[in-house]
Amino acid sequence: MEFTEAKRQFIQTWGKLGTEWGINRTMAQVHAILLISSAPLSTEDIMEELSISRGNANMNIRDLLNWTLIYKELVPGDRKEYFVAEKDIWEVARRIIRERKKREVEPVLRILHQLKEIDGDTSSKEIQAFTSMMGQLDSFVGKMDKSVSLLINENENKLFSLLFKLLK
Amino acid sequence: MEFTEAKRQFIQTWGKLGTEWGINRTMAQVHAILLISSAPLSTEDIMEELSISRGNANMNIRDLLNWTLIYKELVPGDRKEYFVAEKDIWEVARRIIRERKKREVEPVLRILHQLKEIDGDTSSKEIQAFTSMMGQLDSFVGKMDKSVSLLINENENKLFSLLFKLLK
DNA sequence: TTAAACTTTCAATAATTACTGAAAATAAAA
DNA sequence: TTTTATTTTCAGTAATTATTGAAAGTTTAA
Repeated sequence: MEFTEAKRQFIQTWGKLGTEWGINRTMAQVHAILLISSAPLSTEDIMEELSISRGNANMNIRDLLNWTLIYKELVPGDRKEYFVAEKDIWEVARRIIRERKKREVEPVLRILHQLKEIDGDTSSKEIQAFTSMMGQLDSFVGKMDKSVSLLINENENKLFSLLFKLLK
Repeated sequence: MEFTEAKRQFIQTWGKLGTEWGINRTMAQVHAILLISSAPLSTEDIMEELSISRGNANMNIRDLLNWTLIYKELVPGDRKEYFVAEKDIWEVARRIIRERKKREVEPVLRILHQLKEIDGDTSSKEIQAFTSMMGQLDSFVGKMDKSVSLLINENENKLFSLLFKLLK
């Protein structure tokens, strides 16, 4: 396969994966471009590569900065801002997981916790079923949350040597 | 908190979590209703609970059946179909992970694998950066994929007693 | 068989989400 | 200063995704 085609296919694949997991396609594509770029890129470089508007490029670059998946890089003697991606994939995964946990999972956990305690006739089948499910979910999500935290705070080698020894 | 309010809030929360992770809000809400229901529900029950159309209810129930997150249940002497959710949360998680892995992760893995081998000048910085990133991603996604497979094929107690012993 | 009960499909439409482009804001250089 | 380069914002619009509702299809019972 030729480089240009491979690049196109990677950008497309990364974008598709993004949308499937609730991440804006363009944001994922900008990330893809920066992941494989050997040099810092400017907003204009990105606009051109993806054929998108300045506004769109700017917004998605901003989001990627907030997720700390990319960094600003200033080139001496140049007024433009350039961007580079965090290239260590473990670090990338760690940051994505940390962010999504904080934004999406923790609020759910807080709510589940509240929903376990409801008023009403405890002999009612409906209320029993509800309370039992809230208990299960709270416990499950809590455990997952904790495990994922532990996992992402370990480094690659430690994690996998242990995990494989354990579960193989 | 009162039961009706708690129920409303759970359905809403589950739907929101769904959309954030790329799952149709209504599908997640139908799932929520069935998760907390003590009795099998018909399409009409679901339509009424969520104020949605028959077509919408039917489509989302069908999808949930395909994910095997819910089952058909036939009530003797009744022509309608009723539905119940898989209530074991570990089993639910296992099925969701298995399905998403199959549908979304494995295709990406196949593509990354191909993209590692591209033609062209191997001394080019661009091509080196690309190839190196494809290698990292392929290895990372592959490892994650394998770990998750191992994890979801273990049962709750085994997994957690081991995991906590290991990583604490 | 025919009719009634129920389920599925899908074209039209609505709702949501993302994008554009130009104007406003900001920052650096002259 | 003033000018020029660059970034940000956001109202209007486009694209995507989800929903409706009625017609067609299917199944069961009379």
